[in-house]
Amino acid sequence: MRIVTWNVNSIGARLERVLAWLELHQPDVLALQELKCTDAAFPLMEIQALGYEVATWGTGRWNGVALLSKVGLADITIGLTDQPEYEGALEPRAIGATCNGVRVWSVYVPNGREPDHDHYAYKLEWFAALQATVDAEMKASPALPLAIIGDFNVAPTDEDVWDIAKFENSTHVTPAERTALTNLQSIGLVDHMPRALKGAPYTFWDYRQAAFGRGWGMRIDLVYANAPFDAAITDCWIDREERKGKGASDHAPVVIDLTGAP
DNA sequence: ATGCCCTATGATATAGGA
Repeated sequence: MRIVTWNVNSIGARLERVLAWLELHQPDVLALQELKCTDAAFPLMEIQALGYEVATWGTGRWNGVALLSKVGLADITIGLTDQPEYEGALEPRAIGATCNGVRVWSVYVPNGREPDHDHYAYKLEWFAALQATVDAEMKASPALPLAIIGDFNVAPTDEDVWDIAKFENSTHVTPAERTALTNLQSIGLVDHMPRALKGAPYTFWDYRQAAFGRGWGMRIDLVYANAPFDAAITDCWIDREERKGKGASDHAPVVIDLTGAP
């Protein structure tokens, strides 16, 4: 079974690329982030035509997450338990579902903006809610393969950014953000390192300053897998080819192949 | 070398991204 996570930076702007990518790589499950559209505006017909069931949570201009599956889409959960709000709004940043006996969470963790910004505190609170939600699920179903996949907006180590010196006083690399990741590890999730097809294992390159061509990337799209999920992984890789050319998302898909049917 | 930003919106600037 092939499961993929991809921050598409607008499903509307990316639709032709997403459809072509689905046809080429045939994932069974695709977790999307940054839809930037409402549920009503999601291109349902085009995706369903390729054989996918779809669950979305999008409210418009920003954020938005979805799960696409060819192998069943059961027990859909919209949002986290006690998910914190930002400026009075419950943002569409997490959606979970069970696909062919595998529990998948598609997450778009808040950016944080600046370490002294309210959004940064919100980011840490959001991580705590994510952990509590998934911890409860894993305790209820310890044998069920489960993974949180998506845009975590944290680079786990200094090796996961092109130049740590450029990140002084920046989010994504602070001790508190990295502690949020190690806290997830403490409840039994493994940061599964993908295989880089070329160069460093980055998943994001900024649009600005020709960052992709210069290799100025970050690994922030992550696979946090419980033991049953991690044991089933046969391959995991970053499709940096998809970052090339005009009309690419600033994030590359991360592909996870698992043993077992289908 | 896949290259000097991209996206959506009560738009003709602005907010957000990371």
